[in-house]
Amino acid sequence: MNNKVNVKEKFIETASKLFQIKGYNATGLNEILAKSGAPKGSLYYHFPKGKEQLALESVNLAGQKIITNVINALDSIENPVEAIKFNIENIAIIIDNEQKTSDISISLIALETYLTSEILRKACDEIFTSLENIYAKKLIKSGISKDKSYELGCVIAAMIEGGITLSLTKKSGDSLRILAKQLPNLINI
Amino acid sequence: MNNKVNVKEKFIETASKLFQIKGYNATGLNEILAKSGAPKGSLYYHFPKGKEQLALESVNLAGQKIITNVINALDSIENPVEAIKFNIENIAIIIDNEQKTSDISISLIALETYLTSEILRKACDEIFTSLENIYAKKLIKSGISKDKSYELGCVIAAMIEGGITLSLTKKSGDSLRILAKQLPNLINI
DNA sequence: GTCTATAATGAGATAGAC
DNA sequence: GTCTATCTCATTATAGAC
Repeated sequence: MNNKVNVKEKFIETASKLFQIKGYNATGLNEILAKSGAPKGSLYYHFPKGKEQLALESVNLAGQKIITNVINALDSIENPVEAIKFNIENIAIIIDNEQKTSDISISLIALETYLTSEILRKACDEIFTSLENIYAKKLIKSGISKDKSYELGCVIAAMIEGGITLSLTKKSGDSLRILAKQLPNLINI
Repeated sequence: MNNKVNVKEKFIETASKLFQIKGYNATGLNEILAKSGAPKGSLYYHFPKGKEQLALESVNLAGQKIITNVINALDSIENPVEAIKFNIENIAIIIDNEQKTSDISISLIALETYLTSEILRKACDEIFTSLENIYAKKLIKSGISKDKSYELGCVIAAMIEGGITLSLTKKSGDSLRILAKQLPNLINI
């Protein structure tokens, strides 16, 4: 049964990467099975409700990793502007090096599923809200008012998601670097 | 042949809506054909290269409409901050009323295709760049330096694309309204 | 030139052997 | 409990009648 857990985790990790990079609709179960090295029956044993259930657990795993990365970046620098700049510049480097995104953004899955799967929409909604709150709390610590911090948290989350979209489309982290450069104008401490 | 043009335009208009709302991968040619009221042979007569060619013309049509909407909004108010706020608030209202996006954003198509179709990636890249330049030129008119205006154009485009993603996922235009409210902090004239 | 019929492939899902 | 074989359906694309 130790193996059972590992098989299920392997499914989720493989699916999480593929869903983020290629998208929900472009990723077939066959591809996930091939990369996991397991047969189809095994997948439906672990995920009786099929693709949507696998996607839900995949999105949640991706969300955990993204949130952890952001928290680590923000915790490494005390000044919130410098900390968020550091976080954005890290993402820019990843996009320049890899030209695709895993554990960076769930925008693609969110946009693909918000109309067709209420379960997945809610999962993405919660992750976006968590990210906004993480940025907000960093700002509150530095003395910015609670109300303004939560509004800026939303703006920062939107900027970063949009910046990732632009950078991926342009195949260059420069769009994100411009965001980072202009961040001090937005947050006047 | 007048009819011929109309049939082709009808294909592009129908496909453009569906690709934007449901995404490239989730939209089948059969659905486009059904909503266009034309047979399959007709589609491949007008678009010999199939789905990708239809998508390219659909993305370009969507881009034209999005750009026209932004230009009209920006032209209606002289102050650039108020003009861009007006544009963002318009999009928020549309999302609240329709819960889906047509002629508002190409983020979904961009994220779906940047890895799989160089043709579609470039088309999306050009539209994003056009939007950035439109915002930049509005700022230049108000006396902001050229360099800073182009950087802010990029930031505004990213913010809006990300804000649309958040608002659609949350089923509420409020995320976009928060962006609009915080915009004056970013652009200090 | 327009459209019907069909090919060829791959998808998600399931039944049932062991 | 695990896996193989298969089912059903939808997809893109094409061949060929008219």
